[in-house]
Amino acid sequence: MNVNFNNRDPVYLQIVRYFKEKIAIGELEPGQEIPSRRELANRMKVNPNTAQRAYKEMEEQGLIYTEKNHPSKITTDNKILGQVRTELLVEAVDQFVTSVRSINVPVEELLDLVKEKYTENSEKEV
Amino acid sequence: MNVNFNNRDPVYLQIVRYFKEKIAIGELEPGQEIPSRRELANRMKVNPNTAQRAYKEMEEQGLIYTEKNHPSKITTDNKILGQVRTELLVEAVDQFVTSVRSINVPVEELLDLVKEKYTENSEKEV
DNA sequence: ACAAGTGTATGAACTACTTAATACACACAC
DNA sequence: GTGTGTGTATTAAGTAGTTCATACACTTGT
Repeated sequence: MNVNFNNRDPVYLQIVRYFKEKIAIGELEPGQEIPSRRELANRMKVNPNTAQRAYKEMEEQGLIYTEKNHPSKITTDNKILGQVRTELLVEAVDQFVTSVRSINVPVEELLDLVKEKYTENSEKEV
Repeated sequence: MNVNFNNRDPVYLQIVRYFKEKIAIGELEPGQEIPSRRELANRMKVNPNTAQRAYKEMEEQGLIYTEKNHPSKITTDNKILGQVRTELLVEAVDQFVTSVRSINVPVEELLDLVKEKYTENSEKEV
């Protein structure tokens, strides 16, 4: 439950993102129970309302569901779950391409940069 | 002088970015005069103080210089100018790679996505 | 009954950023 | 000199979004 919050983006969105990543890589499975609002807040050292806000956001996106007086659980809707990875990917690529389009970079140079940066240090982290 | 401001980032930073892009692609040349604070504010429909803030930021970064009572000009320091493109590129790549690392994407899939998105519609825009 | 743990709701407080109103010093054109 | 256009500085107010404090309702275990 380690999250490195940056200062620019709202914390509750960073929490949402954290869960989406876990879902995308299969670390969170359909129907799996996630920490209660208060427990998450404790673990992540954020205000309980911030945790609530994050969960509310996830609920609205259909990522989790909540039964009365029980901690929320990851949705069992495989369609939604499958879309998470794609969504994160497409989002990142779109933003990257958009921000880089205006600089007129040859595509080969771009791909080389990405490849180098992406594979760099990949041994250490395994 | 068309800038599409987004709501998330401060306007003055988006203005700085706009100029950096123009510098990066060589559309703004060393020593070239840029609009006065008030004129820029008019054109971009922002408050003069916001324009001032952007120019101040650029001045601190050494991108522009200002002689008494004259509109600012692009720096003639080729070292700085050359770094702008690299800076924008590295920044974009870093952010992209960081945001995508957590999803465990095979490098080939990633490069394909970027390539496809980047070259898509490239005919229409020429 | 009671305590502890759920989710939920409401309104206030805080923060960063933007906008705004003015003011000042200077230079140049007329 | 007067007017206009530069850059610059100061201070206040407004705004949107986030975070926080607090309270409430419900369930379960004891």
